[in-house]
Amino acid sequence: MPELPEVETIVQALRPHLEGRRFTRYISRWAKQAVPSTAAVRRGIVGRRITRLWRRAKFIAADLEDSGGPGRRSRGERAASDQHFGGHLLIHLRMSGRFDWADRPNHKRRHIRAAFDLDDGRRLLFCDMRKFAKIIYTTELDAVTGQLGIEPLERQFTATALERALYGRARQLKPLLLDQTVIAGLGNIYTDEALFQAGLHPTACSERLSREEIERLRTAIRAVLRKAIRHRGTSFDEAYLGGGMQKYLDVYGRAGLPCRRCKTPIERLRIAQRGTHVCPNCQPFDGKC
DNA sequence: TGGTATGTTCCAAA
DNA sequence: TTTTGGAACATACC
Repeated sequence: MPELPEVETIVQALRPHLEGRRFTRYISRWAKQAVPSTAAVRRGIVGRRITRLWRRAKFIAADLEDSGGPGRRSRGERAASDQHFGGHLLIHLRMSGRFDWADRPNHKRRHIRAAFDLDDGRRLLFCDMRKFAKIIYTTELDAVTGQLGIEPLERQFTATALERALYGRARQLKPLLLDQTVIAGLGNIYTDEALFQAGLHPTACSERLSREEIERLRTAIRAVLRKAIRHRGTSFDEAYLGGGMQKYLDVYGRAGLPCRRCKTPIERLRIAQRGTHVCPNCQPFDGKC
């Protein structure tokens, strides 16, 4: 389901309810989602206070305070470590992970895979129809997020940074943009949207872009993500609701419909095993790798 | 029944 | 070596 804008929206919504709270219980109904194990996640988070809730790529991250809890360390160990010795809870929603409050009336709630109880008496449910999501506890943040590429909304994402990502390798644009070790947070929808807005074909070769095309692509990526966040993401089925960006998508899900810019019917292709949407007129195909 | 789905990973093939 | 294709993970819907 969720790409960067949806994850950002979820983090913003959860933050006021989670920061400062302490986990009092962790219940798991699906063992394989926990990394490295259900017991390790429970040991890592129960009794610990959340000091910060944030996002890295498509991960929801909770920094945990080093105090109380069964995993308490000695002063010497603490001094030798980073400032988050309480570790980090990282959640990746993959295709269908989502959160729901247990006290929110919803009689059709299904696919509950875990529950997080908090010290204010509330229970945060984690639902995941397809069981692809991951709930990770780690004291080494870098072991999980270290391979991720640049955050496209951060300052460092300059035209020069994008040029470095595109050059020196001959890859099709779409698979390259989906590669989380290059740019972190783009998924299938916003990659298609950004390529349309930049007027670039998804199979265009990365190292053959001009500086002007790179600048256009960078601008398009940022504009698409910012607009999606402004609209609280794209709503689909029950996997993610509450956003309004679906009304503003130019190509994704619009196969056969007229391009909003030139009226040419939008085409649906298969690229890197992903449904891919293009306007054949606005995104001319000009040579592959 | 078969095809499809907002994601990631692993392996084989090119 | 690098890049791409296919399958796998698991479930629901059309």
